[in-house]
Amino acid sequence: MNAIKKSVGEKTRALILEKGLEMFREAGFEAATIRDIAKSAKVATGATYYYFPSKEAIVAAYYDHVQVTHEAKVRELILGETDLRERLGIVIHSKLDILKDDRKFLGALFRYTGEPDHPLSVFGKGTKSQRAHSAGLFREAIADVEITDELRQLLPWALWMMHLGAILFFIYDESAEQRRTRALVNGVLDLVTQFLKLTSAPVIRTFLQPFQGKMLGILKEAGWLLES
Amino acid sequence: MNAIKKSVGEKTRALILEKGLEMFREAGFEAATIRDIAKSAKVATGATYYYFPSKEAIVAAYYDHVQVTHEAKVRELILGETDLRERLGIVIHSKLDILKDDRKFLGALFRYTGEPDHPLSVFGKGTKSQRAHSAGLFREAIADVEITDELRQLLPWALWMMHLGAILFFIYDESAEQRRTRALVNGVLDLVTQFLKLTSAPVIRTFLQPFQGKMLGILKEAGWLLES
DNA sequence: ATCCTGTGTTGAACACGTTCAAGTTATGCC
DNA sequence: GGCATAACTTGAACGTGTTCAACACAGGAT
Repeated sequence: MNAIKKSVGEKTRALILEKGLEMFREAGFEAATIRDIAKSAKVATGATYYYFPSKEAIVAAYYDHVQVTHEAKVRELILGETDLRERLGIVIHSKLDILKDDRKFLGALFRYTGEPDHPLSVFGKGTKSQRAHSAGLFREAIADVEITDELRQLLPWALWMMHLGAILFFIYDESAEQRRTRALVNGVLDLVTQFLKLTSAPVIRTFLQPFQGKMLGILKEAGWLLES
Repeated sequence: MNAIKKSVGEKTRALILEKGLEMFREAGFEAATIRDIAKSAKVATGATYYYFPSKEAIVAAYYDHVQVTHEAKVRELILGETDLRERLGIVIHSKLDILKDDRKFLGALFRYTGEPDHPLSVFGKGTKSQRAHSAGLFREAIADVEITDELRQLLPWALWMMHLGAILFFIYDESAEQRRTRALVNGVLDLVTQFLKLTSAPVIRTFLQPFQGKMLGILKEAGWLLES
């Protein structure tokens, strides 16, 4: 058998990641210290920095894993589902399902939102490929729907933004099981799909034309829409 | 003359604020240390914490001042302007005018976006009154336009969100004089005002009705729309 | 067997934001 | 003026994330 052998380093990394998340879940991101995590993983304090460039990077690594899990889940659930509204619901709700027990430390991902040059900035260059990847799921979800070229370029980005907003709202949501977030998502998705149906009407299309063009131009200029 | 006398403390506070911003502007938020700022203001290191609960709070105090300035500017410019598109443009662009030289440290305001309980969280309870105040400017800007009650409640919040997005985009915008942000804002405002004109048509109104109601319900539940 | 190189690992040291007990100064009251 | 209290100021100390020179060790080349 071709069993995959983890190198020593990979095992240590995985251990630090695991123990780190464990402590973040228990105590929250701030309260769990690097020293605690290292101790819990039975390595020296500095070892963490051989594998992760910062404390937040541990959460980022977690989120990378979330993305992989999410993609697999979406591919599984979306198979054979042809209704647009359902497909979009699957993408967003399955993401929230994955994140649901980790709202406590998820906020750390937003820490560098306002710092364009930080490697972990949500909108920065360092996370561009992950954004593209995530938007790709939405691109696939709308693949079969008939819309203008402009919308086909804009929508994945817009939906990704919405999904980001949903995650934020999710973090703040104190309602039981975060039902409010689910309802909000459903409401917005209803609107979006109904709106998309309307765009088949020429009146609406000409109404939106100049706006779409302008938005596309600006976002492309700004390097937002070059996703593969 | 009834000259306003600043107490000793108020002068120190003002000095720390002034020197702090000076250093943030020069070096950026991270690079400027509390020790540097204190030294520059000729006080002890700890003095800062008598006036500001944290380093970020200095930026927050700056932003409070920005809000005051902004409100004054808007009241001045909006007088006699009856066109909705123009009024909205005034509100957002004058804000960007005020912020334009401070993009370097403005990002600090977004540091706690993902932490609901932090006093400086953008969406948290600690900043609720400021959100309400800021949204109030938009409420006034749309005061004379004829729209449904639901829209009148939703719009100030939606516009405030847009304006927040504009500030974020502004921070990331590397184009000369941040022209991209200005163009984006103009494009979105064009769309919004044209859309609002459309809502006078009954077709559109019935289309949006259920969505508006749902949104209002969720946002009110979540404590977002209780603004004075 | 010995050396060499790359991969891991260590823990002390650093700089930073923040706290706080101890002081000092201003202010209102008699 | 003298006193009491509140307002303000100090700087050492704490805990934190992070860095780094030094060390350990595997395993391939000679």
